[in-house]
Amino acid sequence: MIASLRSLLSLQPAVSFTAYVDKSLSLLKKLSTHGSLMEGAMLHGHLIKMGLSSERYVTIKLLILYLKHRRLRESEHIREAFDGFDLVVHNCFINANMEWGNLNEARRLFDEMLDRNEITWSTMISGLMRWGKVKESLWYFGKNPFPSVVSWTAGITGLVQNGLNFEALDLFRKLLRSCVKPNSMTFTSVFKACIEMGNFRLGMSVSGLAVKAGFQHSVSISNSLITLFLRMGKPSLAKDVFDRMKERDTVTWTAILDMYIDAGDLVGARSIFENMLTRNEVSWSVMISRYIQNGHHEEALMLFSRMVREGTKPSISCLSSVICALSDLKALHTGTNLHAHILKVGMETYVFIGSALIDLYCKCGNTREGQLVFDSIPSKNVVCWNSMISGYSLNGQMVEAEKMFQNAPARDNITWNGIISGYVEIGQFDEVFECVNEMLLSGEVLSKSTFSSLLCACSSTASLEKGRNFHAKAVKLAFMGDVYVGTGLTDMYAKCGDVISSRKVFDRMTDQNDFSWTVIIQGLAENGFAEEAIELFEEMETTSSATPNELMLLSVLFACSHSGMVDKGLTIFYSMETVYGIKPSGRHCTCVVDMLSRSGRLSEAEAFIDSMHVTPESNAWAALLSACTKLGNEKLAEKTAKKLLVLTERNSAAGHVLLSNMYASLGKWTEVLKMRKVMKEKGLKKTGGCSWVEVKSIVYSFYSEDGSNSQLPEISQVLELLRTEMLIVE
DNA sequence: CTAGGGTTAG
Repeated sequence: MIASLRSLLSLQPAVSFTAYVDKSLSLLKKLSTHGSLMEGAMLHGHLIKMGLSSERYVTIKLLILYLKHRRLRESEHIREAFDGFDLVVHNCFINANMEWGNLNEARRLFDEMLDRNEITWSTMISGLMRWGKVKESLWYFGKNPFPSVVSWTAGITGLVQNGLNFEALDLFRKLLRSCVKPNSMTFTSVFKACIEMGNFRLGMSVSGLAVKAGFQHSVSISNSLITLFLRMGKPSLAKDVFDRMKERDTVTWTAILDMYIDAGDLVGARSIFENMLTRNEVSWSVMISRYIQNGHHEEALMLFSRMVREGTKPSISCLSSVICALSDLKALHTGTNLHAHILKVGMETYVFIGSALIDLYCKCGNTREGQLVFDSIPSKNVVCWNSMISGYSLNGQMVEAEKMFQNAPARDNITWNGIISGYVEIGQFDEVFECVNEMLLSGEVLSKSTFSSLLCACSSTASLEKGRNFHAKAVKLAFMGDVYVGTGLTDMYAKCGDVISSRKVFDRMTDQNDFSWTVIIQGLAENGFAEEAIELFEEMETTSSATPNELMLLSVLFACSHSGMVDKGLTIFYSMETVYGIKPSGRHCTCVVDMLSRSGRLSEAEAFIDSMHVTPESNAWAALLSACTKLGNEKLAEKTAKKLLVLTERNSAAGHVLLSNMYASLGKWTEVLKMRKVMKEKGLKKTGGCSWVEVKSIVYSFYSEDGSNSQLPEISQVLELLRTEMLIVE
């Protein structure tokens, strides 16, 4: 842009006046859509010097330029230069006010006009549509004394923009019956309506009309057709259209680029991208965002910095996906840098960017900064509110989240899910069910994401009955093809102890991901089906592309430990880092200690603890101690007990209890008393065993120390009866 | 060579 400005400034107007004017005009037009204000102002200054600034068409282009950059002072200045009412200038001001959302000002300008033309009317129609005032816009549409293709197209496009695709098609039918001929722009909007409705056949008949109207070689129509075929999942037809095109533009290539990515061919897409003659911000943005969606965050960031270096201004969507990548990477530092840059170019007020920034800060645990971003967005939409609510929920700040939820001007499914997932996060599961009920009462429907939260709440409270109900609901809502719902159900059944159902759901899933495998292996292992867990793990390795993660390996080790497959467990443990690339954590090591201890290989267990790279958990010592006690290895027990005592000094009651039990089994009663005294002094209390039953959706819980149950007298009576029976048997 | 309508992504 700067280069063409320079070449213009060097032109001698005296030599070729017409060429000069032509060039300034086209440059001014470019500057009002893409260029910076500074470049425009430079050109303005130059035009004044050349004595051209009073030319009517130059002045109007300048006015548009200033209006696009919201320079009110300069715009007013130009308006004043016109003597009295000017239709064109007035139209420009209506359009600008529409763009800024000053609907009242636009209406006022419209009303005070002495004379209106078709452009005045179409500006009102499209402007009102842009701000969702469909009814009002259609009123202007009906009153318009100069219906033209532009106003018809504005109406159709506006309806499509507002999601009223059926109404848009109806308007298109009316257009066909009128004497106005649709043009390629009209057709592209109609195609969009067909695409959004998912109506493939209608799209095909519209394409027939477009061909009849003589648009078969129109680039934009071909582009629309490519999109239509891609959305309908027919890439080969899209390819046919592409091959037949005589002329292709950046949009065409970008659509084809996206086709390659959809087919999973990132490399092919990249090569198209590199060979494109021109790339616009959308082409960059597609490439970058798709890298991010496929998990190649670093590559995306490299491409982003290249884009900035090559002078393409990142679009709002591009910036928001880059921020999204940074929040995934939890790259707070880089994110803050980018935020500073965004502030500098004044883009922080856009809702897409603002919401992404809120998300970034909240995902990095900084809800305070997130709130500051939220407060700085002048016109917040439901997404901004949702980001903030989910941000607080994510960090367990439910008081703040609830407050925001109450104050939210609008709520959608995501708002509710934000709050619900927060209650899952902090473990208030009864709130989860209550909140979902409220949500359903408010007329919102269950979504897949609600299901994740619900199933998680069922798993955590072992509410099998509720879980089964939700399973039925998921079937009814046709959610069973979803991996997350399937995985949630598998986990729910496993956590509720119904391993058979868990396995059934898992087996019926069409595509299991890493999480699904983790959940089923963990479920089998923890419910005592150790052999099956290991079998399934081996099946996964041979038949699936899923890769083991920390938790899955922990479950496999756990299964090995509980089924006595010590050597297999050890092999897996030692291959963790080399084969799976996962560093063993303290919990993995504890599993190995437990495995060795259980099988009586006490000295090996001791040696293993000594050789560990991470600090042993107190549970590792406890496992060894427990085995020593059982096998009567008093010497090692004493040694282990001392280590455990050091660790439990500031730790939980479990270690103390274990020690006290060991002393008891050795008959050292004074030591036992000492331990109990220590525990009492420190206020340590063993977390009691807890059990519960669910009667008519109400959970009644019992604690091992809680002899009398006040919640339900019948239960206490039954318990008393059982105790008596046990005494008789004894 | 005065102003207004659209396509690809998010």
